Amino acid sequence: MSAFPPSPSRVAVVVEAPQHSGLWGALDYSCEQALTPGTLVRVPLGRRVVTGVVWQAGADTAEGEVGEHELKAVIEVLDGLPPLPEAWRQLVKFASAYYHRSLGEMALMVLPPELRQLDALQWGRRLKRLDKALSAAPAAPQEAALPALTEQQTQALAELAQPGDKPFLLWGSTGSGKTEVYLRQAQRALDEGRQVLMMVPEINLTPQLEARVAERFAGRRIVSLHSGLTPAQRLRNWLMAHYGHADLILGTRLSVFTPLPRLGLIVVDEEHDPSYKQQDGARYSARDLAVYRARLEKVPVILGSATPSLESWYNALPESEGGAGRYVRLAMPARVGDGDMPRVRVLDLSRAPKLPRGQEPPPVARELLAAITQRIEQGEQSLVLLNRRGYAPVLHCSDCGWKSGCPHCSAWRVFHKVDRTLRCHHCGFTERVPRACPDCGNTDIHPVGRGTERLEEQLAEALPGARIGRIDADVTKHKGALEERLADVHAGEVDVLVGTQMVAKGHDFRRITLVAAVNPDSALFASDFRAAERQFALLLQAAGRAGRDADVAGHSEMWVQTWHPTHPLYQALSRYDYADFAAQQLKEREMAGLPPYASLAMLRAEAKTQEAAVAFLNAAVEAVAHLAEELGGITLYPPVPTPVQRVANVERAQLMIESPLRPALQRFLSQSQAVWLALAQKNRRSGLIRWAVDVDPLSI
DNA sequence: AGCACGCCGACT
DNA sequence: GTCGGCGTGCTC
Repeated sequence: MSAFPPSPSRVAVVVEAPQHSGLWGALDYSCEQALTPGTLVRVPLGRRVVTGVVWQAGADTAEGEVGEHELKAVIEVLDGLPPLPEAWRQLVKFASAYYHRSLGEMALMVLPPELRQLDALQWGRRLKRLDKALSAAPAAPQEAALPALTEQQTQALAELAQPGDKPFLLWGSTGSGKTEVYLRQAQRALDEGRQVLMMVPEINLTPQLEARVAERFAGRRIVSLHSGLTPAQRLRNWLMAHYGHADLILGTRLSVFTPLPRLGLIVVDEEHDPSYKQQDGARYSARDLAVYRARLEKVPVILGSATPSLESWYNALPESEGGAGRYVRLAMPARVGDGDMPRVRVLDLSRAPKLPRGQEPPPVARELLAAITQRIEQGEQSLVLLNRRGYAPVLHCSDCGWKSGCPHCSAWRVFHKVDRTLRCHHCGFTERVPRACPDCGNTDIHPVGRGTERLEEQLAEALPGARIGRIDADVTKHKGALEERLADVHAGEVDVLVGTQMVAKGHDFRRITLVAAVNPDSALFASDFRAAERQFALLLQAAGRAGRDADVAGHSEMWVQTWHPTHPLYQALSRYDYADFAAQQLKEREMAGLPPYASLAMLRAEAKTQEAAVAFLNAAVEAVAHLAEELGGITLYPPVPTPVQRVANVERAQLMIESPLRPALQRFLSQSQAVWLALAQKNRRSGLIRWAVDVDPLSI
């Protein structure tokens, strides 16, 4: 519509230029042919040739200060790939602006890595080889037997069918049948010839959903997208989605950026899960971007959880109840089948008999041990949760006070008895455990505290004859080990399963009738304001692991071993009252001026010394203080060391930026970015290594 | 980030 | 005399 049609000789291309480069937007190149926006091209950048995305045909010369004669030419075009759609570019643009990363980094980061590396020749060959897979027979849907719906599911589906543009929060307790609602809604979209994007936090932990989707939609083309795929598989599946051939895309957070020409529905399962937030580079929230994308492409989005994030909960609370009223809440409180969640037993540790001085308390209290014994006698299984892997978090010399610190990090190295090592869980530094104290030679060095390895050992001692199993990240490092261990549990070859939180997520155990959290108190007084929220979600999810079969569900129990039995978190948990817990938390957040009542960003810095990191942050505050003043309502907190101050010999510090209004915070960050960039370049000599803004940080 | 250029120490 | 250390600077 422009009076001056864009010149075909000039084209704006985004390339992978990182944050520190100062290249924010697209770069101008000359090109003989007119290129459609979204086309992939190879362009020269400095002395390299890189892949870029055509952003605009005919650039606006106003921004590009480079004169026409200086333009370099586009080298080649990756033909045969349909241009990335307008909606994709808008999503990338929004993410780039909101999370304050360069357009090029954002755009190229979310493409399959293979695609970024190929030149036109390799690309042509690759396409030819993929041709067969990509032109496979069209979907041939088969009729699947549908389970009967509960009244609540019917009700939820009726509301989902209502016209409207608000996101849905499907709040359903474990076993209430959230998945069935997703599947029915997906069916509707598929019947209309649309594609469905279903997101899960971690694909390895949700093979059950994958199996269920495959079973229900037999004959439909289903692809998965996650980092566990080989580069070739990832490229193929992404192309299937982009070409519109795949009907159902099941993926982790990175799949939110998949171009989908026929998108008809987005589902975000376990929307509260922290895995949806990318924790390095461009720190985006795939859940929040899913909501944005749904609005952009005018398709419904369902966020599902038994324990929603407080942000989503607040958004789904009607204004009459003090919420934002932005989402539609669909509640499905009951459990399918027998309908009972396990009875919660809060075990008061302060009432346990006093121990002689210096004696370590037993891993599980007498009553709990008795309960587990009883389960074993009945041929039932128990799950004991402890969120700390290894044998003991630290070794200690009683003579000279030496502790097993990491030489590279401000953290203790964890004692792993299995392979007799001391391992740093932050940087990976591993050594054989010393026979004697490295400082004084004393041979009496002993473990302090308890991890899953030691819990396994102590339970074996306390329960002679019982078969104890363990599942944590150490056990499942080897491929297939997780499946093997799970199979053992399902086959009834384990009486008591010890595990970290990874066991609480996504696996159904038919014969487990007792779940126990043996050290849940640590989260109650953590400095991170989200600790309680995460712990409640974890405990509730863990409770959901206990016997879901009708014949055992009636006497299932969830034990919580605590020194603070009257803590409101446990009180709410005993009643499975998420709404009450959320109300408590929201009240605290409102008084403290924390999300969802305020927007946060974190400015993080890494440097050779803590002084350098803090000095940069102090300078950063000073340099933008006037901006904060002008915009108003922006609070900059003093820089502080991060909870683990040094990792792999890099010192880290951060400062919190808070504003009651999101747009004000966004404006402030946008304007500050250039100032901080210049400052960082000036500070390079002083030992600053990296810096970054984290918008909507999960942990503080 | 890459990948240059650029100016000072131990080696064929 | 060169190979190469990483400080500094640029990429349409």
